[in-house]
Amino acid sequence: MGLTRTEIFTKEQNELAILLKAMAHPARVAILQHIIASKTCICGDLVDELGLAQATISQHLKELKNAGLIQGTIEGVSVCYCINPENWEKLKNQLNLFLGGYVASASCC
Amino acid sequence: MGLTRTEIFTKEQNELAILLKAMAHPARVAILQHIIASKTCICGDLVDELGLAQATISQHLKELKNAGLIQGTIEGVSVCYCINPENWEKLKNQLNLFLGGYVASASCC
DNA sequence: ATTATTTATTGCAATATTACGATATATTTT
DNA sequence: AAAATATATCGTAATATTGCAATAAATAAT
Repeated sequence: MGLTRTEIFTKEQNELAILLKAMAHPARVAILQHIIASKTCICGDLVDELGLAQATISQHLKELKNAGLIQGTIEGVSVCYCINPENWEKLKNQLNLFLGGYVASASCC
Repeated sequence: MGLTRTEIFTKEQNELAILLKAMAHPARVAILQHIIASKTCICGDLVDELGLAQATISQHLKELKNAGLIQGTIEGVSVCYCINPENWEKLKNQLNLFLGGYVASASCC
């Protein structure tokens, strides 16, 4: 086999898994942190910042964009990326619901 | 290549990515939700609940356990799983820091 | 128009993940 | 001790991910 059986899970479970997967790589965590830290669009300083090839970073950016976590606009010869505010908020809410659903009680195991 | 170059990222970035990856599958989201919803240990009703083979579920449980998100104790012939309270708290804090680091401002792109 | 600059895409090799049947292990019941 | 029950592990096939060199595409500067 080798392919996730998405059809047996709920839409919510699949969507959350997709968002988590988009962030589940140290390079993509680093990219997001860099975008957040710079507090504005970043235009092409990622290749110098991280130690990965340009093609690799472009690929990671594409995945983040596909997941809707970031957005980019062409700015002359370069492309500027920033967080997608709506989706970031949605993700925060979904994760808060998911993670906050657990309330530590008397340990059972 | 095909293997993540962890050495070029920080310990924090790698650890967060590992935790996110552990959750980044609909089956594992479903397993965690089921454990949380039942509010106590669950002992082997996952195979009936989800539509996956026993071997597959055992594998997913192992990954969640390796990541430290759940813990299990042998209870007679079956094994009971529950959330690992300390690590769950840690994950919540790390994610809040990460996700909360972004504050929506005047959109730039 | 040519050259430089920046990002995207393609192609490919190495590795990882997903799923499951078969089988092993471990405990309880008979 | 043998059978039943529950979980783990092994082996394997199918698919996905990661990384990069090479190349394409698109705009800016000369």
